[in-house]
Amino acid sequence: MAQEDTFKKIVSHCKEYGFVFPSSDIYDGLAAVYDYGQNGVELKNNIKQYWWQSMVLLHENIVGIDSAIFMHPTIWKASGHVDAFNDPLIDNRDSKKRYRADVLIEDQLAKYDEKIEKEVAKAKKRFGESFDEALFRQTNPRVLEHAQERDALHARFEKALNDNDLAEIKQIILDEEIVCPISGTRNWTDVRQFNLMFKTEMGSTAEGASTIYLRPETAQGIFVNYLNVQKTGRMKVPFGIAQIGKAFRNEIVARQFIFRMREFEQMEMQFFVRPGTELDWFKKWKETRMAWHQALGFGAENYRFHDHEKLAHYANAASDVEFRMPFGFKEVEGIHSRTNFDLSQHEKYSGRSIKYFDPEANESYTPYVIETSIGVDRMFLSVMCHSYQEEQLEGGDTRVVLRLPAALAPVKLAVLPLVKKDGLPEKAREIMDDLKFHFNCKYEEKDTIGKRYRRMDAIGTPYCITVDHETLTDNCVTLRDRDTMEQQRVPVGQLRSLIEDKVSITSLLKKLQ
RNA sequence: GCGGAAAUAGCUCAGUUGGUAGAGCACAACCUUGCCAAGGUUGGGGUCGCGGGUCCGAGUCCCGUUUUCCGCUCCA
Repeated sequence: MAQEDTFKKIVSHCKEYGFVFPSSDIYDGLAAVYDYGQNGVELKNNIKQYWWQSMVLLHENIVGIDSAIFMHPTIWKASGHVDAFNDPLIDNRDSKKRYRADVLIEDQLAKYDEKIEKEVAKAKKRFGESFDEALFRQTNPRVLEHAQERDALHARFEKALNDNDLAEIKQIILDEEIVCPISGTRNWTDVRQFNLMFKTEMGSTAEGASTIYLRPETAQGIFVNYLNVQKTGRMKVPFGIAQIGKAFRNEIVARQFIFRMREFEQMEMQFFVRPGTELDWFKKWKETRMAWHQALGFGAENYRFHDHEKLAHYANAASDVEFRMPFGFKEVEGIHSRTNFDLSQHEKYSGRSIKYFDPEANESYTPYVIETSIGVDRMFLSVMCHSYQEEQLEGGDTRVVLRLPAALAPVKLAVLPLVKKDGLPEKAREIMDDLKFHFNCKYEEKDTIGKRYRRMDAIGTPYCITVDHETLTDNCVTLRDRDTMEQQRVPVGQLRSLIEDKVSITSLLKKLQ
């Protein structure tokens, strides 16, 4: 596929031009871990800055925190991660498909219910209007038999789950004669458990050490600090807490370059609202977040919402912002209405009251939470995918150009002496020494001017200035635009104001107003 | 994790039935040119992913392993 080829090219471009390297490259790499290179780190920092400023600078009622990666282990019991991230998995040897063993059994339970409904429907059809459905359900022998089978299975299943008895779960699957929907066979492997949270030990001696987890999401760091921030910042509901940080998931399969990594970075904002108002805020945040994405100018047609039908246990509404990647529309950000699940869980497990007294409503409550959670690395990937372009030029030439939004570009301006003699390098250095305080500049004197332009195109540098012999007398330089390749003559003194406007994060933020 | 494919210089690749490692681009230095990638000269760089085996001899054949890509699964 042409699009897969494009994706491969983007991946090699990322490596070749210092954006993303495989981790531990000289040791053959480490699966699904990547490092950001000299240009990647700049782009990534700019993305984070754009997000942070859009949250914290533009909203008076949103503040930031930076919580530790290590947290009290009970937090992950309260959040549900200890349970939910321990999926029992089973493979069918014939179809080579993997299933969640608990889901297979739940489907089997549903089949008993289907059988009952079938009996009811049949009876309804036969007896017509005089049919007493409730009575039928309570007395019909076939219905009762199915119900009994279902309840017995349910009880056995619950017990196996509680005992964490993987052999018993497999035995249930065998006893129930559950077949693989693909192969239709019962050739199952053993049930195995995968813990998606990374574990480590805290405490330097083996005896005194306790197991702690590397956080699988940054959100909990916000929830457990909610009261600290609310009190010390004198925050009034509705208010939000933003955080950018690393999270870790021991994914069974992590692939698609930096789209799914075992170590990744999140930008999360938890917005605390009065119960009952959460769905209005959910809607508002969906709009706000979509506007943030679209301000990058990648075209509205490349974004869509994907509203969840199946909701997680903690949510009462959820929607993803999806972006058109070369491998299809993919989730970049999630917006979730998390109810008061997290806060009340922490109330329960910590034994502390974290209720908020609302002076306006004159009542106290556990706030509801709207979460916006965006993967920095996915955002990075979507920016790279959209910006990478191979362009046909007049005369049959092609050029590779990264049309990054100028505010995100790693290097804003290249300062190039036309030749490296006759005092041009010295003049170029002089200009650079002034501008380098205002934005990231790069000085290059090697190779022909055309070649240097192309190198700058490849890393997405929006502007190049060229110092030529005339510069020495008229103090003007050639300013070359990355996208149009057009050049204009500009006095050195005007460079800063001309460029700074276009390359600052502020220029993006202003579009959000 | 399971199945399939692949791994040779920074990149893209060649390397014959097993006989001691090659090209182009890139890189460095110098000369030349001077506003959109291709001039000249010289030079650096590979124990052929890693480990074992067969063989007089392995980049090449066999086994194992690691990593990557493609499916299954999950999610930010």
